[in-house]
Amino acid sequence: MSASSIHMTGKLAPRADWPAPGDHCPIARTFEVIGTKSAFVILREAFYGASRYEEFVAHTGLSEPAVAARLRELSAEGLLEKFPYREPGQRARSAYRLTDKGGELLPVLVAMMRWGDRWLFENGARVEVAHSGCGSPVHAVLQCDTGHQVAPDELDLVQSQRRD
Amino acid sequence: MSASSIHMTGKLAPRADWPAPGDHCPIARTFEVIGTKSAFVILREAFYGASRYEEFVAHTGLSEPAVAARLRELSAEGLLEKFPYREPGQRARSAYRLTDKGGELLPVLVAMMRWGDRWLFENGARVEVAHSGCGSPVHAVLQCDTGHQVAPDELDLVQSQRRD
DNA sequence: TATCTGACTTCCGTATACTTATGTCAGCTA
DNA sequence: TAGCTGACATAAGTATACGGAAGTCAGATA
Repeated sequence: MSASSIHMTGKLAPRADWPAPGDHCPIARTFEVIGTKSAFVILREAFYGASRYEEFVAHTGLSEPAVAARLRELSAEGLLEKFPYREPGQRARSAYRLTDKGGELLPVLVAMMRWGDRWLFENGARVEVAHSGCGSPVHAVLQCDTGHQVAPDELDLVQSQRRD
Repeated sequence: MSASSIHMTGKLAPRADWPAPGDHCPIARTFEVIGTKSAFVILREAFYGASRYEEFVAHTGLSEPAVAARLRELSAEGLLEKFPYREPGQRARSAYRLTDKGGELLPVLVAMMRWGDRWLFENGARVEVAHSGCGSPVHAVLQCDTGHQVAPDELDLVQSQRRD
């Protein structure tokens, strides 16, 4: 019914004059980094606390080559970092944990989780994300630096000036 | 450095006992609906205000078959809806606009936009999203229903009871 | 009636994200 | 030193997401 749209400000050049979409759109660039299903479910498990190769394989349902390829790529991109661990009587092996760069994707995953719960399941949420402090459900909301809650129709797009 | 992880509560069964990941994970299900690059850029343009087929083709850089297929699929999924329009001296044609279901994906796209701006570009943000009320930058933050700002380490995962 | 145009569709060909099956390799244990 | 185990790598086949080129089709105009 209602169409949420991003309003353009007067500072903004007409949409047709924007630079080439592919290179300069941060959404498209983000998708190039994490735009596979395997990357999403591996990041999901990393947020759930998985760190070892076999955990990712067991919890994601992905094949071993897919997990290995994604762990390698996500580490190369700096979303995950390897660290050594050693179980008693075993040799040292390496595990993976989220970096700051990877950890800051949490709002993306929570927003997708809440949207999927709301719109793709019939009987309400399967997995609730709750605030550990008070137990209330958590969702991703839009907020500005001043602290205002931002409605979908209160968004302006401004193109920042660069020197390149 | 820091690993943001979702803590599990005592109510939660061990991760290994969870139902099959693919069917019940809302993130994976969401990805099945919008998990292509073309879907993301088409939704992006829909939020920017595009409504007509030729606008989507021109602004996304996608091929015509890709745009047509995605518009059809996103309409079938209920993220977009067709509506007629007519330019003077032309016959009636149909355009597309976001439904409520589609519009509620805005936090996902804003979160991806901000993450990409922060981590994938060298000289800061290319495209700023600002609050039309005060001009401050907007980002997606985690908040609980009680109104608390939720830090990454203050998240609990609870599996809701269902009867299916 | 013939032409034009916007909105698609159809038909290829290609790239890549997956799968399964199998091989490899380090290093701890027996 | 021989075997075992966890963490991968390699090979081959399948599915699908694209792009390019060309065709279709409704309906307004000439």
